Amino acid sequence: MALNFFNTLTRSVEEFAPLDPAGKKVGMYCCGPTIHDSAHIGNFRTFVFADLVRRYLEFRGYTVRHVMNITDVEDKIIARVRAAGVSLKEYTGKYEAAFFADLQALGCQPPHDSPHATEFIPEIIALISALVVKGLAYQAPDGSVYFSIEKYRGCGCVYGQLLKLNLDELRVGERVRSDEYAKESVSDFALWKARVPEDGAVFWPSPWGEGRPGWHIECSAMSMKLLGPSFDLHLGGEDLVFPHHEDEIAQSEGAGWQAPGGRFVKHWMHGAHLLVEGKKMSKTLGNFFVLKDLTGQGFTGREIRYLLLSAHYRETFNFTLDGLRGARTALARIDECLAKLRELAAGATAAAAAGDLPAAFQAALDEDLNVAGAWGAVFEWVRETNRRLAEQRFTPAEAAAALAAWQVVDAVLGVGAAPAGEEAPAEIVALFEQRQAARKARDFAAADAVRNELKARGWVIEDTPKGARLKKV
RNA sequence: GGCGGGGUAGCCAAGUGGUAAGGCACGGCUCUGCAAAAGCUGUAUGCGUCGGUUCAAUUCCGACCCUCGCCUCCA
Repeated sequence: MALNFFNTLTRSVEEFAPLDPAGKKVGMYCCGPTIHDSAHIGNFRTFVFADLVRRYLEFRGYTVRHVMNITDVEDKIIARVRAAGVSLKEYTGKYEAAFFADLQALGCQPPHDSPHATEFIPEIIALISALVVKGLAYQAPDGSVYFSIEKYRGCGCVYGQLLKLNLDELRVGERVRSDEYAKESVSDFALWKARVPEDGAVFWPSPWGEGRPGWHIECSAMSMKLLGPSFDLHLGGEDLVFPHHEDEIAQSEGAGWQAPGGRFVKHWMHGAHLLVEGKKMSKTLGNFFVLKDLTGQGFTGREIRYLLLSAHYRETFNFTLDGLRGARTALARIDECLAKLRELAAGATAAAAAGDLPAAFQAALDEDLNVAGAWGAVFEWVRETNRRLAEQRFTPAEAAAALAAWQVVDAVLGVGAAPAGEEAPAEIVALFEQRQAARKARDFAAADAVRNELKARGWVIEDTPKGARLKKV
């Protein structure tokens, strides 16, 4: 069965086929974070989405090279660096480290390459030079270099591939006027920004004088350098469709480095944004979450990952604390099932994956990553497994094979197993044993009293067929 | 104004021209000294509204209502 993805370029679901003649290697670029502050939960929806794409391609047997840029020079960063009075590197380094820690907490595989804009200045200059030579870019009186959309279109190229655009009717907002005023046309965008006093020590030499790269150019320069001038997949949040990705196409195809007839990117995918508690995230509404706001409330990275992966990537998703609590219960259901399987399989040799879970799982994800359908397959498998477990219809070897099936799908889902529970302190264990003794003596009043005492201290007793156990609330 | 999403049970969320996956919550049952935990199980004559096509529509077509996003900071 074929793997199908929605392609923003064609606005339709189409079969995914890599450019690699052998059909094996896939180049994938995802627009990464601007590290001027902690990334928020909305940013992470996109990165978890990219992680799903990467893992699923690997599940489907492709060898993926996953590149995610780190934007470490940009207006906001420069402003903060100035305010903080530290070096650019010092400032961005802190947020970059935090970003990767968050990514790991969310169970995302680290990208194979995480190129920094500031480390690709020569490549960026080379690309701008190529555009200047071709007459598609010009230096304005303010010293900055801009991309001319008019010239680009004059060459028969299409500006407006990812969305329908009527350039003449674009609303010109006030923000535009306050910013780049030296351009020949309002739609032109900066490739190289001339140094201004506010930039402080943040500038590089270039054929056009000291300055720094524009926003869009880094992605073109880095992606083409690392993945070649034509590559398979380019991902990002839906807001990047225009202008960021449109401009990337213009720059990258304008330079003409692709083979004749070749495109910059074959397949564009965009993740929808999320709402938090039904509203657009905003600091004043108090629904603006960075990861540690959530982990600070006791939610784990895997619970957040599960929730972010519960809805289709092209649908606006409503992220709620209530949903997070639901995620916890749902994951516990999976954990419980897996724990029983492990117990039963102990000692059994690792077997090949058994059952139809992987096939049902693949059928769902093949259709433009129908992740909700994939979870449906998982939970149906959980119910069936529980039923068989209850009826003792599992041999240890079969249990091991069922676990192997889970591992196959979890390589994509990435929720793994629950982290080990907290060890109970001695005094709690003492109370626990006291309760067990009372219970054994059939002094239930005393047993219940101790149980309540434990509960007050944050520990609950769960009586299972295998005996009682302690669990932290 | 232009362009593009979306409206499915209390909540979240799949899906299909032939009668509605899954998760959470809730109810019932099993287990238990009782709870809890866990397991099993039940719950939408209905898929925004009104028309149309069809043997059959939630699924196709048309109109309308509501809602969200983007239109050069933005995942």
